[in-house]
Amino acid sequence: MHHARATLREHGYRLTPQRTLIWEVLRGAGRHLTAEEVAAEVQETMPDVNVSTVYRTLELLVGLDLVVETRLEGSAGYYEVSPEPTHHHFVCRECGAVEHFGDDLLAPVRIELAGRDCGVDEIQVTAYGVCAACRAAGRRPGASGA
Amino acid sequence: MHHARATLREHGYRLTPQRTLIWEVLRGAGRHLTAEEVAAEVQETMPDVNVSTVYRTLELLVGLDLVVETRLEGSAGYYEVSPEPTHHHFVCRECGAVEHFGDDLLAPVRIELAGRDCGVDEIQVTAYGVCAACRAAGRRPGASGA
DNA sequence: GTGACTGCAAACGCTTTGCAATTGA
DNA sequence: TCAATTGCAAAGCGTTTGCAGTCAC
Repeated sequence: MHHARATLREHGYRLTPQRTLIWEVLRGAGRHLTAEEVAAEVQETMPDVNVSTVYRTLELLVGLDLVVETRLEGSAGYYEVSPEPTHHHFVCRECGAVEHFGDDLLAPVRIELAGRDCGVDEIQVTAYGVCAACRAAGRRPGASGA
Repeated sequence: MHHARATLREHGYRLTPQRTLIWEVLRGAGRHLTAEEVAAEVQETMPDVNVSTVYRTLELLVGLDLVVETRLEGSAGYYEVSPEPTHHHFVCRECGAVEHFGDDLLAPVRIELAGRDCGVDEIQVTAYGVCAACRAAGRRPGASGA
């Protein structure tokens, strides 16, 4: 639900049950999912939904800025409902948790590149390390510094 | 040449012509290459070198910290000789040119995450846009701002 | 000589595509 | 109605793997 239905209609796209379900899975997840994870969850409700439909729908939603795609470490792409402000990810190497941090922290990078006459239109950032919880649990004793 | 030969020997790996050539291609490139690009260039000298050998060698060199692997936008991995200081990439969407910028620009990100007790050990950053040359050439007239 | 290494070919995981059947508007 | 959308199956890309032959040591 939310603005997805409206946005799809506005752009003349059809509101199919598959698209609705895919969108709801993404909304409900509250975290980013791979296309295959989305497919698996969708198939719990509609077993016949094909992965290709999932990929096509994700591509569509990304194009409409309803969903953002991120390529983390491995080769698989991750998808999540577009958060209002642009943000980036911190991924815990221990538990896989993902945190967000603001795009404003990249101001120095933008300034530097602007100074070189580079027209930046996107900056992808992913930080890796051990999250506070895992550090507290002593899952990586020595990892304090950068 | 450089320290690659020495490092390989130190670790008990054999010095094969394929490995030497792959290393030299990477050194000579002066920029990052995909595995397939490395293979193509290697094959100009040794036509029978297989991609799998290239992949295995790159993996080996990465493990020895002689080469760094970066995953940019698409799904393909990029490889380059380990540069001394940590740096990040700006990729031109028009001509594909890649520029580097310093890790020090990410200080605010590190400070923010440190404040959250996240033990960051790596930050991957890639900026996309149109480089100065392409902008000067008018290859993207309207693209001035972010 | 011998095990590390190679080339080959086949398989892999993730993603995209062509096409006929279906279905929302 | 009828084009947009789907499911299916097959191909695509980048990458990895098993294996038998080879080559650096």
